[in-house]
Amino acid sequence: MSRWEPNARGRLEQAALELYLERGFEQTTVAEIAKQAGLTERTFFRHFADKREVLFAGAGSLQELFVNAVVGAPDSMAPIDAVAAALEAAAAPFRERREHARQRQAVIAANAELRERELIKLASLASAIADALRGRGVTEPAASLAAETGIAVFKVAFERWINPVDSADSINQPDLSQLIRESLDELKAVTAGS
Amino acid sequence: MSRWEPNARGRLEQAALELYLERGFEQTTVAEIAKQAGLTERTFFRHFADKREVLFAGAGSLQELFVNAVVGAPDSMAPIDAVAAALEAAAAPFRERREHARQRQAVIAANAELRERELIKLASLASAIADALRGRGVTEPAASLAAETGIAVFKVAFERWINPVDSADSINQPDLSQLIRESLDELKAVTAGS
DNA sequence: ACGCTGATGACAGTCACTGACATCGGTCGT
DNA sequence: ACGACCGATGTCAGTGACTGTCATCAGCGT
Repeated sequence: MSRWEPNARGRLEQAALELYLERGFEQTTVAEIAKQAGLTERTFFRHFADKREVLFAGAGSLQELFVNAVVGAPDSMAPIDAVAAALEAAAAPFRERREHARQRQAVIAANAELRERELIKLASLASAIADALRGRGVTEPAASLAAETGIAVFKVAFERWINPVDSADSINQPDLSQLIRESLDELKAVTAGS
Repeated sequence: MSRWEPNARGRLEQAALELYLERGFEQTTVAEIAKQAGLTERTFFRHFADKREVLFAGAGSLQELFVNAVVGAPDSMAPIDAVAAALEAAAAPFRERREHARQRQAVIAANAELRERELIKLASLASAIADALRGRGVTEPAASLAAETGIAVFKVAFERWINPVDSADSINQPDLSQLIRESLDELKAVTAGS
């Protein structure tokens, strides 16, 4: 029998999400999260750099997924299509966790500081994708533009997945991959309009 | 003669930029900024919501410029071109303040929290542009995608304006409007590649 | 002259976050 | 089996961002 309950980090993540949902982000103190997880405030900060980061712990593995998918795309693929392939690859792990994603997004949407953190995570993602594209021989500024564009598409598709407008989609869970394809097609139509 | 020196807000902005440049953002306390401006910490927080906001005071008027330019664009213009016109309109006021813009960007680039704040300002800009586009009858998600795309173009062009790679541009100040047009053309080339 | 207003100061308080040191099961080398 | 060491956690004191509240006082209108 070990000295402490296992998975301290996971307990902190769960406690934080619950409390942020119940009381809101600002009305929750780190001490409360730690107490609910059976730990101390100091330990919270050993696992997470700040009060916001506890909601973004999975961002690292998501970024890996994206980058690997870009790197692994066939050389013949145009940059924007390599990015599109990466977006669809990254969509897969969300499929099982729509409810969790929805709760998390609700918390983030309700607080400006959390939206800031989400934006910088997405920017970091875009930067990593641009790096991967440059690794494929794509030059600047095409690499950055394709990456940023891809993230914009992902944001739009994700938002439609979480919070569907279409009445059919709001009954049956829409398919994130398909929404990504649709959004990318919309984007191509928009930018072609000159 | 009035009771206090005039332009307290401006003095705080200038003191903050100077100190952030000298010592870095984190190493500067609000009390120090206030003291250098001849005011107290409490007064700083009456003018700016937080320590970061003092660098982003001008964002509001920039957003006005953008939105007015989108609203004022000829009805016949395609969404992406209306956005492009707005970007060029917004470029004008920067022309006179490249050195100031450069210092400000140097401070922001050096600190993650400031980058977060910049990103949310840009996102707010994108959201306002999307609103303006919807006011022109553009439907979703085309409005959001055109707006986000426009911001991506602006970011890339601004970065190239502040920190030119091209040797000719690094001698003569490049023209921000022209960089915007070039970047938009690059984007169109990228997204057309399918 | 009088009272009101608006910008500022003074001050105490909360909370996010950090550094330093203590604690103590588990593990490893012998 | 024993002792040295390690790593996750606890304890505690401190800094600094930010807030609520009340006081101050020049200027302004009446």
